[in-house]
Amino acid sequence: MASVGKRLPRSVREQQMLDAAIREFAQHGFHAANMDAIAERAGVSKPMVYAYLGTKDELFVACLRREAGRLLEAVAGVVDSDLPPDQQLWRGLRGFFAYVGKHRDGWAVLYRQARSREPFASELAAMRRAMVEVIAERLALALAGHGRSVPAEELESIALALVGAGESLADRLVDTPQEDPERVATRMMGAIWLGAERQLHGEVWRTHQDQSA
Amino acid sequence: MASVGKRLPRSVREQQMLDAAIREFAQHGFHAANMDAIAERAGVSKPMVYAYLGTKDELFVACLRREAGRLLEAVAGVVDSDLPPDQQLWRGLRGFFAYVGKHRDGWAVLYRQARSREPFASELAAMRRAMVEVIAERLALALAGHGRSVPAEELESIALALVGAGESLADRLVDTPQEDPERVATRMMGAIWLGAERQLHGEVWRTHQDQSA
DNA sequence: GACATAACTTACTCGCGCGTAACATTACGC
DNA sequence: GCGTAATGTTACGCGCGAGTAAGTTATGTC
Repeated sequence: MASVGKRLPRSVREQQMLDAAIREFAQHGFHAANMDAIAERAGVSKPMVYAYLGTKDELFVACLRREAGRLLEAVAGVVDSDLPPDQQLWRGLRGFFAYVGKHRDGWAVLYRQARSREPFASELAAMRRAMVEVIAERLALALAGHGRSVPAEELESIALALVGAGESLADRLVDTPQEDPERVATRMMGAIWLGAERQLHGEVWRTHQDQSA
Repeated sequence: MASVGKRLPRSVREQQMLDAAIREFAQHGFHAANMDAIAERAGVSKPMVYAYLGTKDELFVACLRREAGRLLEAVAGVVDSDLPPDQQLWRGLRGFFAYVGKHRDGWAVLYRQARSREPFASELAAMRRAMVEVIAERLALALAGHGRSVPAEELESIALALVGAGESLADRLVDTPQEDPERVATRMMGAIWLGAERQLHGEVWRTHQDQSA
């Protein structure tokens, strides 16, 4: 890893520690992740980790904050509110998959680990809710442009489904390095956006074609 | 919980233990879950749990197996392969949300816990892959009925997105007891199926409307 | 009503791994 | 170059909770 014996300023060591921690958390999960192993990965001894980033929980939170920040940047940083809503969605989606492609371990921790460990789970859940809200708003805007409107509740369900679909595809992306994030984004926009748009314009899929129950 | 002092046959105690374990795992996560607490919930002392269901890991696996079995039953048990593909999807989806609605803790464990703990994660991932395959097949069938065909790779992406959307909606369902599983299923079919169908019939969402890079 | 066996408990061991106290060394300001 | 603060290490305490050994009471059976 880092060449031995070299002394480094705190700011860069902290980043190395976060890198190391995220790898470890991603590979073994929070519980099985070993503080000694994290220290070793960072090319440093354990007490340094505690000195700089605190306990295991605090370290985990630090990882989450950094990755959540990067994700937010990747998504919100590329969206221009002057664009038409579907283009905003497209930009956000592309930014999202780009982040996942570049920081696979980070995404794995956010998605696979953080959801199961309180109190981080609530923090992440809040972020997710915010994302759903933003998407629902864009959908509403897209609708308004066509002179239609749809119950907010339904918009949120669609937005939530979009988010879930994105996470699912992101999850595959993590395990398949050869996959191109751009292509995934395009596929998703094709598969999902068309459906949302269609429903938003008033088409319904009719349950009662089903004969029974 | 269970009235004190009563002795019960192994088969029923085991079910109580699994119920208890699933509640505990769902509430605290695998790591924070306490074997003594599980035993107490089941109205029994810890060595009984070890005698009947083995170590913590084995207990967890037992939980997963039971819930995965129930889920499979709820989904595959209601699908009739003589029905048209979209109806098969609809039945499966309804069964899925019905399971989640009835066994919220079970779903929480499957979805939020199992994904982060090897080696269970791989087992669940395999099950998920199988589900994606089945859905992709139905999509292909639906297509064939309209005389079209689409690359298998693309079909799988759509199926994967469907699964992710379902999981996401299921996850909300877990936290909102007033929500009706049937309604969630209908919404999802509306929001997603229409889009998949549309793409399957050859429509594409055009990336190059985007002006910049 | 004995006796076998399944159901159940109390009361421990013990190791893993988080977290820290105490100490060492290098860089840098002045 | 010398003090001092930041970077770094070794070696250990210690609690928590998984897992168990040994013993106890109910229950069904002939």
